[in-house]
Amino acid sequence: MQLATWNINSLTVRLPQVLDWLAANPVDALALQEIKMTDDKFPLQAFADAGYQAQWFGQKTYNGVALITRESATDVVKNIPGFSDDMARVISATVQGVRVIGAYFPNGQEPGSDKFDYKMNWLKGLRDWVRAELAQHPRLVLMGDFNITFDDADVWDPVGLHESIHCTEEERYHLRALIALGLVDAFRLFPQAEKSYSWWDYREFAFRRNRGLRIDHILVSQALQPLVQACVIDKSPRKNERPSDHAPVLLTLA
DNA sequence: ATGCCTCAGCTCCTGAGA
Repeated sequence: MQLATWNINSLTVRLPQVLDWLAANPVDALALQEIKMTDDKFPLQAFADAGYQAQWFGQKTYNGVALITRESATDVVKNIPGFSDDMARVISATVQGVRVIGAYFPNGQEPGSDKFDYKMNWLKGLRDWVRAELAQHPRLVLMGDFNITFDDADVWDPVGLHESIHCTEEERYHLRALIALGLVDAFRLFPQAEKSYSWWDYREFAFRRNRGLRIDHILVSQALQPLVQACVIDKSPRKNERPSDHAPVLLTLA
């Protein structure tokens, strides 16, 4: 079984790239973030023609998430039950016996801002809910655009970006608290190239210079960990003419 | 400090992203 996550920064712009990627990587489930469209605009037929089903949770202009699956997704839940939110950030469902949560974590803008406070509250709300989800569904994957680096190895310039957004101790505390629920960072289960990132700024030729951050993650529960066979960041979509600023992350389960 | 780039929309500028 293969699962993947990809922040595509507008599904309207990137739909052909997503379909190309699925043709080359026929995963069982693909979590998309920042589809940036209302629900009525979702291109269900295009995915159906490619042999996929879909669940989606959109909104106008910003955010929006989807789960693209080969087999049917059941028990679909949108956003975080018990956490009131006017943004479409989370969609979860059971796919082939695995509880899959796809999430677009808040950006946070900068420490001390209202958006940062929202991010901290959202992270607490997510954690309380995931704790209960894990109790219900031991076979669980939490994946998406976390907008948080684990440590300096995930940062191209840890000195220059010390305590800046995505790199603060406060954000990393929340990320470790998710891990403490009984999840593991699948990417670090394997030897990886140094300076492996999943996001690069569109500006200043950041991708060409590999000035990036690893902020897109796949966390797997302890029950699934023995089944993890590989976890890679796929930089190949960056070859497209108008790529997303994020690369997909791909997980292979036995 | 700002622009550098990209996208959506109350579109020829602005807000947001990260």
